[in-house]
Amino acid sequence: MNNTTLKQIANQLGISITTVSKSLKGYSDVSEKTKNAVIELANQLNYTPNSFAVNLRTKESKTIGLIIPTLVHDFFSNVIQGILEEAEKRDYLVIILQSNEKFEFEKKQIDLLLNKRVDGILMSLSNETGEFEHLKTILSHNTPLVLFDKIAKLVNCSKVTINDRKAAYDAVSYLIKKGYKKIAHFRGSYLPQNSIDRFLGYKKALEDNNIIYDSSLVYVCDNNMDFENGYENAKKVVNEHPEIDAIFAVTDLVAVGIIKYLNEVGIAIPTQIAVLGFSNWFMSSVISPKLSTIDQPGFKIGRKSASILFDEINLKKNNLPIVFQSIELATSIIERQST
Amino acid sequence: MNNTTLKQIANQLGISITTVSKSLKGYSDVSEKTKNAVIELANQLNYTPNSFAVNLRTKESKTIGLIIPTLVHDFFSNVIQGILEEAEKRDYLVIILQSNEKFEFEKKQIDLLLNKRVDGILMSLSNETGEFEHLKTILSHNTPLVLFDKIAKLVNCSKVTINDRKAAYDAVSYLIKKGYKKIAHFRGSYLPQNSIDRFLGYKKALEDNNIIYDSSLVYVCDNNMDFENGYENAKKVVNEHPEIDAIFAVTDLVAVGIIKYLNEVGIAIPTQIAVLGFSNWFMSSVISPKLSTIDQPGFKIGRKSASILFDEINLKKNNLPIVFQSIELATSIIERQST
DNA sequence: TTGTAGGCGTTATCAT
DNA sequence: ATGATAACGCCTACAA
Repeated sequence: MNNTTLKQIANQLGISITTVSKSLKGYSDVSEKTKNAVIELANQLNYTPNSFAVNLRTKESKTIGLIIPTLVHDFFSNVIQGILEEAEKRDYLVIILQSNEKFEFEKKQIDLLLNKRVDGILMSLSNETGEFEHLKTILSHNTPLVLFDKIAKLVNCSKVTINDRKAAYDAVSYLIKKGYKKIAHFRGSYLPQNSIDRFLGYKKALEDNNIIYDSSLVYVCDNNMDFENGYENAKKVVNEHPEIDAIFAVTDLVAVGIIKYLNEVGIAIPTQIAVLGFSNWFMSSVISPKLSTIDQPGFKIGRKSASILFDEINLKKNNLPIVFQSIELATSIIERQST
Repeated sequence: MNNTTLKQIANQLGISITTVSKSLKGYSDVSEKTKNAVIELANQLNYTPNSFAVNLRTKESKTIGLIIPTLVHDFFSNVIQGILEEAEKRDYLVIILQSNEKFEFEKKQIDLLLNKRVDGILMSLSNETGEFEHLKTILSHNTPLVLFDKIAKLVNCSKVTINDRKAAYDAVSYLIKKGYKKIAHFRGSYLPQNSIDRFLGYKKALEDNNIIYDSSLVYVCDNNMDFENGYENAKKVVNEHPEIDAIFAVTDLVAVGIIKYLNEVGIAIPTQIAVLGFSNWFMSSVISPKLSTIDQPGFKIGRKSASILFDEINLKKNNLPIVFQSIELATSIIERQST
């Protein structure tokens, strides 16, 4: 039991709580002698400040909240690692919550964090999220908020993303340059900004290369952009459009599903159909054929988001004005065997 | 800003804080009229109790801590999901920390959680952890502790694991039954209980089947049992022991490394060398050949660990005696293409 | 039925 | 150099 309090130390030493507190916090107006006595006894009793009391006094929790769609996810795990690393540096703790891609959960998790009075919130939106009142609630509580990856463009806060549109544009341009002409796109669901942007990048790349955009070559992966989606849509596209020679997938997990299907039915990758993923999950480098993909720097996104959030928390604490940032981190094409 | 306090409500209504508090908590000794007035105003002002004050008063944080070796990890992500699900049910929040497989970090993270005064701690030990004073610190703080997966047998607390020794025994017996005779084992590092137990299961299965145990067929994966380890050790074993016909890997990630190497050098799986993994990571079902493995129920382990922890937290709160449990969850062999 | 008073443990202000 | 006092916001004996 470590329930030593300032009071106990004060009593044992026959001095006031105030003096004990000052000694421990290195105030100058305490004599060396008392200070040392206090520090020694504190160490001996293994004193640590009661964080509940400190929170109440200082009105900060030294804790931030993180809401992500799902944890079992290569990209988000990497984001979290980046966040934890930054938090650790600053002696902050991180409470992690999942929205499970549900708008209702997302709202609930926000309430939990707000009630807990975390000092700031990091979020990537769920696929269902199409309105943003709940985010404005955060801002109205005056709690710093940083959005990353799946963001709301219209909400007034800092954001960290990649340039999804450009990344997709480059990706599809790369396919075209390699000679692929009939390129299907397996897109994400309709709401998330990043799936919209990747789709727009795809479309623009086709147009800029004089390939007529054909909406029937676009398949939607609306079940969390997962493996099954890729598998099932691959089956469909092969039936409906045997003429395609490449598929650009919204994310690696979908691409892995595609590859699995193509492998099963004996369609050669990339000679018959090329597959290009997005995100560079670890798994992509160990499947056969190894997946070509776009590197999306999850760890860096996490670090940057957290670092901006902590800056804003500090600015707020010092009553300084906050200037919101919109950061876009660089991506690159990773060419492997599937293209 | 949502800084409504009991005091403000009391002032606006011209009554005492006590009465407001009682009304909101449904005490019987408040007149219907005042109670309703209070509740109405509270809703209107969007009152929520200040959790800092509640924590200080009640001495509980409604928060638990979780320390795992690493987050970017199929098994641990699944564990976390199980934990979050149980926590959510009980309105508990979860602070997640990584040890990065370092003993020093593990100690530090424990201190952080203890200082934060979490109501309980869930842990899976790092590969470096060979002494357990830091765990006893937790217990001496009277903070409930549940260990899972990588546990310390000698520490007096509840534990949730699989029966690693039996699972490995069954796994190797299965290989033998399929006709494999020269079976190498890529084991984990020397300290973690589960890597010891898997090794012992391997050895026992050989002996029970009249295969002489050959220590030179055991390779250690001491770099976090990762992909590279599997790859490098596969290279070694093929050189040093070309006669082997199967490899039993301590975990899927290692197995995936093995498969990658064997594929690269054109060794046929399973006809020349069979590969059996452990843990059933998602990835294992999508690589080629699909990996045979042992299913280790991460989600269930997380749920069970959390549920035991919450039970202990409640018992402690009610000053009831706690009986520590040691739970072993069932595993099963998943036969795919690599064996 | 309502309110007073004290305490949870820390910190900050203001006297001494 | 030291300490008394109040305050953070909530809860709960114990009056009234």
